[in-house]
Amino acid sequence: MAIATRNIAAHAMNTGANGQNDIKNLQQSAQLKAQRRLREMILAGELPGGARIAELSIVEKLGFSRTPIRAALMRLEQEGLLDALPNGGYAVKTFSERDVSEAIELRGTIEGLSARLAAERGVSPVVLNESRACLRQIDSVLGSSSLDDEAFASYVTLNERFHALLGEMAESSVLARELERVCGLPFASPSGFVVVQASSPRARDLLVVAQDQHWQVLDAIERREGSRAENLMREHSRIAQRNLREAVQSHDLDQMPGVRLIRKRS
Amino acid sequence: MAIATRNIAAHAMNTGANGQNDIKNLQQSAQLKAQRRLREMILAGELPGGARIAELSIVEKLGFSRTPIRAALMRLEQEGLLDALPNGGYAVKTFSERDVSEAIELRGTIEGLSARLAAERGVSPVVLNESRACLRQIDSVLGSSSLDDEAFASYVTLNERFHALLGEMAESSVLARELERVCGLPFASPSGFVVVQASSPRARDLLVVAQDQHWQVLDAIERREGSRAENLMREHSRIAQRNLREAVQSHDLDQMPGVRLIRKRS
DNA sequence: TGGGATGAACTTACGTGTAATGGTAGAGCA
DNA sequence: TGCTCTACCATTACACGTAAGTTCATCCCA
Repeated sequence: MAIATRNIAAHAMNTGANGQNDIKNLQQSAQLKAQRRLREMILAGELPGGARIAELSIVEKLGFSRTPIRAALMRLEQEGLLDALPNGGYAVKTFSERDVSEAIELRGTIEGLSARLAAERGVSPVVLNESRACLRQIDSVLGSSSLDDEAFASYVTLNERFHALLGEMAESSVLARELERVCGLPFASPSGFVVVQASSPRARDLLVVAQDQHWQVLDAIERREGSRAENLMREHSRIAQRNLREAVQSHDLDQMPGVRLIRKRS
Repeated sequence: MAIATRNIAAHAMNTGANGQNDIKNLQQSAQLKAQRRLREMILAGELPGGARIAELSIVEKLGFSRTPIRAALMRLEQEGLLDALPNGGYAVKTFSERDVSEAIELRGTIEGLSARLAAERGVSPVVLNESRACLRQIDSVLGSSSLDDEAFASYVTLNERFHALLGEMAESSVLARELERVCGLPFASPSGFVVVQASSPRARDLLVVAQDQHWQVLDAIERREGSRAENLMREHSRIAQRNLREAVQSHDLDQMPGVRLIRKRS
């Protein structure tokens, strides 16, 4: 029927257009695919910050029908990337520099709480060993005196892994949930501003400092020094704050995903 | 620009009218009505913890059609009251005592961050005056040596108001958002366990202690003592922790909304 | 010329038909 | 008697028709 042919056409268009996507995404629901795609579009700046988003325009762009689009829009609103307008519909959210700063501070605070709980309760040797191994890998990445793009990419991956391990250490679904939520804002995630550093002359030095904090946090957790672990994680997040300020001053933001959403004033 | 002002207006409406008495909402969409009703049912224990929830059963119970029910279920999942099952459908979430404890600790931590930022940045005299007035009202409620149910109800209302004012002081939409989310879990909200105290012989004393912390936090914020304000808010939340432990030990939970969702072990 | 009212167009919220998927139960064979 | 395969049933995900509400533009009247 007409419905069937339209579906097939839409599906073919999507699989053809999303050539760069993961294979497993092909098996996932239309809702998740639409959500991912929309998030990509927002973070890439294809949908300008503040712009009103209509269901139908997204339906045309993505080729899914309105039901999964609606669901995806709702999830992205919960995620914090969209604002629900009073009369229905959504707008792409924009963030002030202060918002970003607060989001980073909040992440540091929750990570600090997580580290403190981990220290107070103790962490299984398995996770501790994994964490040590992860940090040793970062050490070796930082070993060479100057870093190329590949080294930065490795750092970002390993850094995210270490932060994920820290989140696991508290073995708390409540904290894990909130942490995931806070890191959903792209610039608030642990590696959010690492890419910005890449262009800085002191790039490697800042990473060395951050890595030292990694080791010290792990040490504090092993020694069951909860308060120290907490404060270290908070201070650790302030490296991202510094990078934020530096990036804003040098207007060097365009390399980062989602920075188009940061507005200049107020 | 029009979008921006509308967003501000919408946000002001949401945060300002934090009471339940928004006339517009009463007439509003089937989706919101279904969401409220479902939340009530879950917190009242009509839907047992862990039970699988099917769309169609809810459709029968509430009389709305499947679309708003679906949306309401999605929102409640984001809110943390439902778990999405892997093959579709939802289950009513259950919480261990440890989950509840962590949620309270998290709330105290974010409130602490909010108080610290308020202290560091300074707070407008208007909000400070409102806060002082609120605390004076609590003082007068606690004035009589023994408290009846009505006094407890007043305390709960005023306590929530003061905590809301504290949240406003940081003037941070990011923190306000997260705070609202964390307090969505009923037992994690500032007044969550106050009702439990009502049956305790030391009921009034605990409230007096809590109220002293209120005043001290406000004092710290006025004096721009950020660290003190932060630590006070954290400690303040631990009164709820104490009440939680006491309530669990005395099996005195049934008066509280949502306690049916707390499972006994693991 | 300006303001108000009316109509048209657009957009979302709701309702429901339909197909696909996962689970379960029953039957048959080893 | 136990295990496996198949078929059916329950339930969700998706598609789209429909209606109601909102906004914008245009026209008319003062």
